Amino acid sequence: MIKKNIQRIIQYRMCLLKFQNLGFERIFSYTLAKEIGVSPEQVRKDFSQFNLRGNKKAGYKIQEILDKINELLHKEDIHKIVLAGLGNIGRALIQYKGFINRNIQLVAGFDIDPAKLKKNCRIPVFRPEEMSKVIREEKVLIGIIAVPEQVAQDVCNQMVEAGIRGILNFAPLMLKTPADVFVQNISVCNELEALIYMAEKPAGES
Amino acid sequence: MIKKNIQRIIQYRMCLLKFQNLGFERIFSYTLAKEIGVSPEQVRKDFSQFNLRGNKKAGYKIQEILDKINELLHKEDIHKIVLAGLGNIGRALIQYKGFINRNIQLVAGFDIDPAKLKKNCRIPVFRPEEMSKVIREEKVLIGIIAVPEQVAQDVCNQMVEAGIRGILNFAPLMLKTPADVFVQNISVCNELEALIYMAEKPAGES
DNA sequence: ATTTAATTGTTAATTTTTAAACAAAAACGT
DNA sequence: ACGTTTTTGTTTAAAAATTAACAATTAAAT
Repeated sequence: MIKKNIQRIIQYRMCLLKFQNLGFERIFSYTLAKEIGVSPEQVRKDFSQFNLRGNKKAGYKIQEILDKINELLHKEDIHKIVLAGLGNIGRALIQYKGFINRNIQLVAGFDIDPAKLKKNCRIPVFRPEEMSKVIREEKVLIGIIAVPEQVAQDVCNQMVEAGIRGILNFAPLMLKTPADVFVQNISVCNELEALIYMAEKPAGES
Repeated sequence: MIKKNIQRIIQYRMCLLKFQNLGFERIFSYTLAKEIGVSPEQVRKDFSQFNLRGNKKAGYKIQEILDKINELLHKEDIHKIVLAGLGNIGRALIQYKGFINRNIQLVAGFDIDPAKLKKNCRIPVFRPEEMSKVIREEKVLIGIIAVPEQVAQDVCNQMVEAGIRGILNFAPLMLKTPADVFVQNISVCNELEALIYMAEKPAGES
């Protein structure tokens, strides 16, 4: 899977922007590596894999690498997403203003509770029955699932049926999808439990 | 790093609970593996590493494995956490009711905006100046950072100084911490961008 | 212009992770 | 009771990911 590398590329992008804002035009693999917490060789390898090239002795031109990363990630396009579930997480996401800077457009939310339908005016919220139609009409490829566990698989099935190809899942279960639909799980509790385990372990233990 | 294995153990735990609720008392590595999306050998290896043992031909006793996992994760204790930042994400977290089922106790939130201080009564919200004191007095080991990027490193430093050993970071930057402080980053945008990349790639491409 | 120093990019080696293989053991049927 | 079958647990092998090494090149210094 190429996913791990792409995730690092996305991180490099973040750091490159940071250094660009600090006034730098060039950067070395070593600098980037230290910032992200990987080895310089890793940076060069990742860059090499995606044909992001620098100059010997002069490092990488930040703007040039950023341009190529943006091209790689199709950042010339707007990428539409939908959101199912307007509970605590869903509301946080629908109010989040950072998507558009990344050319991600949240086109619609869906919730079974009619009270949620009008609450947030910036992004329209529909009833679940409308989901397939909206996904199809807007040609949305990515969906966020922030509904209760009990209905998550149902919602997932509907999304896949309607043409969704990637799902960001906040529900605490493993969704079953066809092999060509990618699922990324986010579980705050799981992450916290793993952190707790690491943090409580005596130092130096493998 | 043992972290990947622990994260899988936490996932196994979720599935074991599911099957227990469905009325099963025993489970095979194959079943668990299919559910999580790994190989049966991976399950057996993970279990073996943490001394989670089954019976030949009869599989694993769900309750027994759950008990041992809970012991491994110190689930007999309540684990205290704090939360810095009550923006969109912070509010979602402070209202989240699922922590306590996992023996995680959010003991306090912190925000610079006085308007946030009274808003949620269930969990007390303090001004940032109080953070070190609360962390020390309550002996909190885990912190969540949900503050704007500009102040995230500051907040992180204060947390580390006060004794925090693990940080769940929602701010879009790489925090700098001592080697014995573990950081787990969650970035919805990054995850979405990676999903978009995967989903838009022509099928079958490596 | 020449040399030196420094950094990339690629190849090779190492480490880590995952999968396969198979012996050992235990439940079940006969 | 005995053999058969099934599943674990461990060992061995394979694959993947990371790190190291080093030649090639280029910017800067002399």
